[in-house]
Amino acid sequence: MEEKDHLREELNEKLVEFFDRFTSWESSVIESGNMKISDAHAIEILGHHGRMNMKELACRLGITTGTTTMAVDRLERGGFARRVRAEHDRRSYIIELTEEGTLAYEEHHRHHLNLAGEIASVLGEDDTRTFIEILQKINEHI
Amino acid sequence: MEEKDHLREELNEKLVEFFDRFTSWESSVIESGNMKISDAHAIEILGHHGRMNMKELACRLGITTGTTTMAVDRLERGGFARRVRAEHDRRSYIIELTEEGTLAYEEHHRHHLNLAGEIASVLGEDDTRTFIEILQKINEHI
DNA sequence: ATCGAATTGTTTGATTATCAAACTATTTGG
DNA sequence: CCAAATAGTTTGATAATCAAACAATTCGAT
Repeated sequence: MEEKDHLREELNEKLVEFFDRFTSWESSVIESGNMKISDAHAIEILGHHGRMNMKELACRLGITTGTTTMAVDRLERGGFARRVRAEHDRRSYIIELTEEGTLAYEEHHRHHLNLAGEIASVLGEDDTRTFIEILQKINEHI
Repeated sequence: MEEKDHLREELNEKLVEFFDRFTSWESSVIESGNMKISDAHAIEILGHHGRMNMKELACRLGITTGTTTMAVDRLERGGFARRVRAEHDRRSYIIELTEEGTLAYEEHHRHHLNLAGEIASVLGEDDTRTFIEILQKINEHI
């Protein structure tokens, strides 16, 4: 049982360090573009999951709808996104990326793929596949 | 080469999802205590790496020293940390956790170990070891 | 069909986090 | 010994956030 505790400690240690490194990598990538972190996060979500209404965007961003209103105002002012009235519910808006917003998303996505590529080349093909399977299992259960 | 691209895409996909889940797990743990995220982050760093001066803390938090001054003021007011004059440099303060701060850190650390334990039990012992090795390799190279 | 309750998004008012730049006190190096 | 560098604080401005009140619309029970 002491053995299991040790494994747990070690896993936590590596996870926290990994998380820290990933976080600061993400910040530096975003700041190297001329984009604020919060805007970049919204663009990332819209690019990844596609158009959605304010409520869903707020939920995915983990902020209130009020704050999301401000964020989307900013994105519209910057030319990255637009509000479109929802067809079947006139209370609701669908937020979608403009062409410029899509370009910004693709630029960001390229950075992500570069990182993934670097990781894959460090691990080699077999370990990369194993890593993907492990992450998949964790994502399903956590 | 198309094969490699696909692997990269898949790895990125899983990494981003994992990162998202870990982030919202962390937020919910912190908010379940009555702690602000930024304070919790400082306490985590002080608990993990031990006492350090303002500059190092600022650097590890990824914020300016000015902002760190405010953060440490808050921690002192809340009874979680204290400033101690550095022995050999009277410009400098060493920031350390109080007993209450240490308890808060240990509480947070327990949550982390629980998550690590959950992950370990989902993966089983062999995959957990593999996962740790992989994370280790990535942390060394990224 | 209608009306009260629920839902969607916005506004408002307050608070907090943040930065850059100016500042103070101290140390360091030539 | 003094100029430059360094550690931390203060200041003034801005951005991000929340909770609560609000308006417009939809839903559901009767």
